[in-house]
Amino acid sequence: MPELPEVEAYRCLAESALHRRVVEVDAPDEWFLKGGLTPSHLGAVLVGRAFVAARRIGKLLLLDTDDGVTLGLRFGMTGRLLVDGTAGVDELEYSSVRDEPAWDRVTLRFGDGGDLRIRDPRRLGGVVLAPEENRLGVDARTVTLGGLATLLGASGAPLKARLMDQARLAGVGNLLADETLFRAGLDPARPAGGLSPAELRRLHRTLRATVESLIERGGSHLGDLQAARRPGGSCPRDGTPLVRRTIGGRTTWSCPRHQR
DNA sequence: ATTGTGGCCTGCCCGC
DNA sequence: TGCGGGCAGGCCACAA
Repeated sequence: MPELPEVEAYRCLAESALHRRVVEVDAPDEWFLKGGLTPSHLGAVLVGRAFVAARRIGKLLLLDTDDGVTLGLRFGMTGRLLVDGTAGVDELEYSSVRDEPAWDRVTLRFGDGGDLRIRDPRRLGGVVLAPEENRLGVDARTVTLGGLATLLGASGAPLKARLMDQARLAGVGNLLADETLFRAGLDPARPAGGLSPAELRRLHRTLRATVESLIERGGSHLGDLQAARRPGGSCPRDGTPLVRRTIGGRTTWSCPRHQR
């Protein structure tokens, strides 16, 4: 699903939509527009304008117009971004690669004949005007050791739940969390504030490396743990049968031997 | 404030 | 072969 690595790929793709005049807005699914936004308002804001920057905070894609307005794009679990018919990522775990126009929730057409589309079969994403960027925590790609220590704090919440708390650390979803903790050798259920200084450094180093690695591979579902995240799966590192639990409200797979 | 839970959305997969 | 139930998880509302 779109976590930080996918949305970063979408952001790169969105750069090819910069400096092109929007001539038409098609938003047939009003549910997909959030915060009271209507199709006519979206059209009034965007038609005649061009985007000048494509930014990303966590899983939120931000498109700034030459008018000073910012469009926020969320992709939920199954949303894809297409520019001129090219997708930002090849495939998406739990979604579909079918070419189904009915799944295009928002389409922006440019004066040169191309377009930018959000295709989301399950409608879990959304588009918002002027998103509250300060509601998101520090981006997981650039978080510092000190920043990580602060956001984990002295919390007794499960480590994994804290890492997925978008208001504290932006960009980490279920698959990225499982992969990072697998690589760091840390039990997802550990109290977030209970890490030793050495474990904290290891988590920070591993998080940063895992984010870069999955951006490079092209998706959060391309981690070392992914193939084993299923019933009967064994740890790729030591062969121990993986344990499946619900932590932070999400299905969690971990190795009971080397994740402590 | 913090933490946990349930519901929303719907394509897909499995078993009958 | 068709059908129904369960599953996936990002996000938000809500409760304790």
